[in-house]
Amino acid sequence: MRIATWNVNSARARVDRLVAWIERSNVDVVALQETKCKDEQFPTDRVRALGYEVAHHGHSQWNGVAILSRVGMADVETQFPGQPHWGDPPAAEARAIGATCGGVRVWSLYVPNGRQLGDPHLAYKLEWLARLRDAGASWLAQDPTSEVALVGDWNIAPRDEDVWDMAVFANSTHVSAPERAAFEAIVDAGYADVVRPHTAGQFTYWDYTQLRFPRKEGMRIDFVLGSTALADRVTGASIDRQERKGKGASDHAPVIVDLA
DNA sequence: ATGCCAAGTTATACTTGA
Repeated sequence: MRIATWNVNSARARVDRLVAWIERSNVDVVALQETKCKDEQFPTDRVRALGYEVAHHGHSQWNGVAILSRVGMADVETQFPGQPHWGDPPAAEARAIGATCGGVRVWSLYVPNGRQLGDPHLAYKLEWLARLRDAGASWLAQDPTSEVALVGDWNIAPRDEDVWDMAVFANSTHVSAPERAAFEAIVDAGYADVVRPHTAGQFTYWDYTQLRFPRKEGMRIDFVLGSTALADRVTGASIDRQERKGKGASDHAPVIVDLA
């Protein structure tokens, strides 16, 4: 089975590239982030025509997450237990969707950006990650053998090597100690990064500005974290930087994991 | 060996993004 995660940066603007990418990638489950649309605006028919079931969760032009599956789609949830609220009035944003696909509990996650050090959005981000850790720990406490995949855009570069130049990120979010600690807490709760061992030195995101992609100045911020039972099934992983090329690309590349 | 920022709104400036 092949699972992928991709911050598509608008499902509507990218629909032709999304369809073409699915057609050539032989993926069974696709987790999308930043679909930037409401449920009724998602190109559900285009995806169904490819043989995939669709679960989408979007409230507005912001955020938006989805799971596409050709190996079943059961028990869809549109927030994780304890997911923090944001906004006025405070509400759970469309940043998480879970579904069981081919026996794997898949969560498509779009972690809050954090904006800048000291910004309330960073406190929200850290709280969001802490509650995700608690939820993830509780799932494994209930069943340590369950196959759970926490995938998506984590908006964290956990290691210095995950950005092209740490000096550029001095006093920035994404690399701060609290964010990295929040990420490691989820790893410590029983979720391993199953992609890094197969993709050393590679990035998953390149800013649209300043020729970041051709200059190979990117970040690794998109991850597939797998429970032990899931990690034990992983036979390989890749980052599809080809998809970052050309006109109309998302600023993120798809991340792919193969399971035995 | 890729191409000089992009997407959305009720717009023609602004927010968000990382």
